[in-house]
Amino acid sequence: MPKSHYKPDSFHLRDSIGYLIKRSQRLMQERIEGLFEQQNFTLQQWAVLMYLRDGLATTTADMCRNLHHDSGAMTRLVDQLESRKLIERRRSADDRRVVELSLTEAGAEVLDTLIPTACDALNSALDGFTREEVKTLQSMLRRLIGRMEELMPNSAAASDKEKVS
Amino acid sequence: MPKSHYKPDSFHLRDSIGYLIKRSQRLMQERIEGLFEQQNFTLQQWAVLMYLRDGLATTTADMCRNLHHDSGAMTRLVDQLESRKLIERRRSADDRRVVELSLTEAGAEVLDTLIPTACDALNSALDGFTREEVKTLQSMLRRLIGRMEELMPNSAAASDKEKVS
DNA sequence: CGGCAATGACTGCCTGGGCAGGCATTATAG
DNA sequence: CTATAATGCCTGCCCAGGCAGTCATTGCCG
Repeated sequence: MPKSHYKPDSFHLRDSIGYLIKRSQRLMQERIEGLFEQQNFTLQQWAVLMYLRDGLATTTADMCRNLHHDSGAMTRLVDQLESRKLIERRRSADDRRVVELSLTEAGAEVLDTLIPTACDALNSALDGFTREEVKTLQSMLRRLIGRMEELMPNSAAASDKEKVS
Repeated sequence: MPKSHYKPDSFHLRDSIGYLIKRSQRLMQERIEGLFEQQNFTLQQWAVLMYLRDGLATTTADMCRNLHHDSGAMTRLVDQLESRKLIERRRSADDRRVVELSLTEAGAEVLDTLIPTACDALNSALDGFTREEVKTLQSMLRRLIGRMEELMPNSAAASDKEKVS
């Protein structure tokens, strides 16, 4: 029996976790994209580059699953990054449906300037937080995400399943 | 001198607060809007109705400031809710530029069904959290929001300023 | 082998937000 | 009072994501 943290009778939007998360997310995004603006990058584009760099995804479909992004939108996003010579598409030899993505040198260089900017933004947002508080916040958000992925059968939760049997 | 919670050398996207918040936000929104889907409501529409009910905003401009929403988008959102007879527009007599918004009875009734649904969604997402943990999470998010509003001169931070002198 | 589902990438269409401009109304300065 | 700025609401345009459908390729099963 889950605790009822929120009750319909005494519910006020501004106390809701959903509202607070939404507001934080929006501010964070505006802030980081604002700092990226000179180089004209969006958070999603940055995420794709990061995932490529770290080998967390190598194909478009991978990227969509791991970043929980629409596949149509991903195609167009990849188009842009490719036309800016930051990544390359290459048809896979093994499975000719698949398009392998890879970071170009230019892409890697761009990341070297983007990452410190993002770190600064995060650190300044977390100014006043102790190490423990940040860890607590991370862990709580992860628990929240875990709970919600359990509750949503469809969308995701398939990210860490390819290691089964 | 703010602590450097994140360092460019050892930065991984999936540990970033920004990433975790974004993921939580998206899951939360999908979940609640999914539950609202039968009645076809979006989070923003719901927020407008809630703010009207609680008297947190009475005009379109108020709503935009408090919800940090685009004014053009707000006009269209209000159009929809009005055409569904959930709210009413009325030109103000004092200031004829202003359009006063008010909740209709139908709007209030809809809220009575929406709020329990949202509470359930929040409670089930927070299943496993103690009261203290929820309070901690709320307070951390508020601190984060506060920090970022300081860092962003433009967008907001004007919400609680009309009580000065 | 032959049929059929599943997968990956892509495309077209729709919707909603961001942004800039317009109009009416009100506030302010001279 | 008049000219100018500021405010509130609205509209048009653009862009990105959500969704459905297409096409090619691969896997599966008889």
